[in-house]
Amino acid sequence: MQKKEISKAVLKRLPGYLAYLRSIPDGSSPYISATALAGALGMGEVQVRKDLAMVSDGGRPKIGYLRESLMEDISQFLGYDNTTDAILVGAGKLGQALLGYQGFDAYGLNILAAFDAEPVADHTEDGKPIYPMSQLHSFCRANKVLMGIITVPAKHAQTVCDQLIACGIKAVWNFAAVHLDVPDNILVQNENMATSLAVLSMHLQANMKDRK
Amino acid sequence: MQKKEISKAVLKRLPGYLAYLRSIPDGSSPYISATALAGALGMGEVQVRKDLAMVSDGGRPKIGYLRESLMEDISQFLGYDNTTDAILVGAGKLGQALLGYQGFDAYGLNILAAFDAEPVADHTEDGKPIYPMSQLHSFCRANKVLMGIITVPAKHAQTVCDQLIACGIKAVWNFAAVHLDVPDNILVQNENMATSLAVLSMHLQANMKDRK
DNA sequence: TAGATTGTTAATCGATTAACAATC
DNA sequence: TAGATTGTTAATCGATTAACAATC
Repeated sequence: MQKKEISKAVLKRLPGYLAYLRSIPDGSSPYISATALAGALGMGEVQVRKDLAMVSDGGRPKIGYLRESLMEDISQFLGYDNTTDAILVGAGKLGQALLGYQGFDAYGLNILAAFDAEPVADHTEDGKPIYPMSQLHSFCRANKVLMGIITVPAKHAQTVCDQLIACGIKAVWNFAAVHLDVPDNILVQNENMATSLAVLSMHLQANMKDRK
Repeated sequence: MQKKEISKAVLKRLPGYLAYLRSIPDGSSPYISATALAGALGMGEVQVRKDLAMVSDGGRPKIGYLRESLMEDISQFLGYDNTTDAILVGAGKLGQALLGYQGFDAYGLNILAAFDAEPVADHTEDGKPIYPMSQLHSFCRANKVLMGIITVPAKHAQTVCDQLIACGIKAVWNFAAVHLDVPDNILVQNENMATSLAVLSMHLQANMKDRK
């Protein structure tokens, strides 16, 4: 396994491979080829092979990769093995949906608690605690939280982001549709619905035109 | 305005410009320069200028672009002006959160109704109807729905997707973490949380290493 | 052995950035 | 006029794809 610099493009494809590998039934062959993977995911096989070369220590010609170890390699590479603790700010609808989503376990993400300017309850129906903002700092420090999830309205996002950074957070998952200004060492990952919608509606527009 | 082929890369940046332009208070100057936009969004100014050239019919040297018409150009280009009707399948937590999200109006998206294999209620708290799957086909046909949003568990996503296509849907917004197989003329846009998480946890891992 | 598959090296493609001329 | 800004043309960069040698 070459621990080269990995490009973001590759990084973003890795979860897809892992999800597919995980979905293969237990009884199947313990090996899988890049060809098969590429076919299943509608990708080029050379690309798959190159991507896998970044994280795995190689497949065997004519046979392929050992599925088990490939899954292990990818999930280790992505850091899914050691869970990351996160907190979420903004316990509105979207926030609650994320809090209640069980699937994050599989990605090594553990949302410890939510914070809200005006908590309507002291915990979600799933039993996750909801604290007032005043407790944000002490909680993050006490639990050494490094990731923050922002699900507040756009106009409060920057303020919340600044607070998170002041609490020692290094990575921000931003669901608000605004650009966040942060220092260099902090990563903001935007989950931008508007971006997806743009791609979708462009496709529909083109589609309509074809049929006119 | 050059109606050239627009690349996906550009397309994905346009909503960001629009959101920022919309956030500028009414009292401000009616003009904005690419330089200012780039500064606010932390981007290169040449890139911004090139992107804007794709949708706008030009700014004026020394002055910049007329804010109003720039916003109009972008939103028209993205098809935000004529609203798109969509339906959503899977009225679980995430589905309900999307159903209740008011902000889609600003992007020209109108979710008409939700469908679920086992509806727990006949409408959401916001008053959007929830129908059983049996009514999917007639509803989509009757309302000429072209976009479908999938928020069902991964293992049912492909089946649902096939059903949507059979109902005449041309664009699928997929929140399930699986690859969907579709014919060529159908667009699938994956809203992939796993992808974002990969980028985030990679950053944290690198961060931890630096401090060890 | 023959053929499927891997991994690497080179070629292509596309997108970003730099340089510069044009304009108000 | 001088300078800020636009828009375009050329150069660079990075990622994808193609070609091919290596391997079991």
